[in-house]
Amino acid sequence: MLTIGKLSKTAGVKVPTIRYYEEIGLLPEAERSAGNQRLYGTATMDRLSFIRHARDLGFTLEAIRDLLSLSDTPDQSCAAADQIAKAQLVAVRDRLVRLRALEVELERMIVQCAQGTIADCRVIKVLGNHDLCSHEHNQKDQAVQ
Amino acid sequence: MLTIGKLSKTAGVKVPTIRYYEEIGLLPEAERSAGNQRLYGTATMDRLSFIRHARDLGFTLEAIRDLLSLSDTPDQSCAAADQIAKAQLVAVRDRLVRLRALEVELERMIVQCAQGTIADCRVIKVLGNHDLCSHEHNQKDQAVQ
DNA sequence: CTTAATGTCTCTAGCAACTAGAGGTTCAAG
DNA sequence: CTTGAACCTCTAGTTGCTAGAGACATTAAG
Repeated sequence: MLTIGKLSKTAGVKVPTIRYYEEIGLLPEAERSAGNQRLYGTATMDRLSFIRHARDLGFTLEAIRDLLSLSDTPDQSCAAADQIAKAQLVAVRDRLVRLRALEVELERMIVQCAQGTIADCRVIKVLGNHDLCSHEHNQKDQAVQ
Repeated sequence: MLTIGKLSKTAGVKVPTIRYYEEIGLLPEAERSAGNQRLYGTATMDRLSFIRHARDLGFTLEAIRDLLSLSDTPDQSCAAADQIAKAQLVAVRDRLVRLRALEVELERMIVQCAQGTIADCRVIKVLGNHDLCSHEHNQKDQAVQ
């Protein structure tokens, strides 16, 4: 049986985050020692690794909750899991497109900065005037995280 | 003079967001009409467009606050603005690298999904077992937004 | 001139996904 | 037996907004 600290180290998830996952029901309530400390077995370890890995891949906790409930009922078709992963891929590609556009524009801003005073600083100018930025990032777009 | 609604439409920033920016001091306190409604001139319009554009480029509100205070004192060197933009570029590139890795892994997961049952679903398996994922996304990495 | 619809006001609370801190208890090593 | 690390619960804070309640302002139509 692992204490929360050991589990934290092994899974690469911080201690308060583990407690948080328990609180929101992503992890089951842990067994407790005589002194009320949480104890974990390999099942929770696996579940936590799953969560960790999915978080690395950018899945939201909600999506992870769905994936976990799917994996708890292994007899059904995996179409739903596939669907979640595909939606995630679409989101990732969308962010990629936008980030590449940002990269290009930031490069342009920086390269053209003449190292003069703020008064003719390209960075400030481009931010202040959308027309100066040759790139097509729609003003209606949301910021890319 | 524009009402907050017109400003919102023109700048592409939602009404509550404008009030929020005022609250946190990114925008100055607005003039008021006889009936206590906010009124804006072109100066605030420009400032809001600046903020909007910088948010599009992924700058945090803190970075934007710095950029704005720089642009308020146009006589100094633009090195600081350049610095902020460069840091932003580094962050963007970092996110790009991680997102590309995620894209590759998600593609692999999905392609290999045999449309069978959950029991042999590639998506679930890869998430549950880090060794199955041929890609090098360090378990210590943070999730990419 | 009145009425209705829309716009605006303030205020509080909520979202994701944690993180930080206070103040107290338990455990393992020496 | 003591010390110090690890653990407990609880509350509050983070970022960048968004949603809703209940009240007042403004505008367009009849």
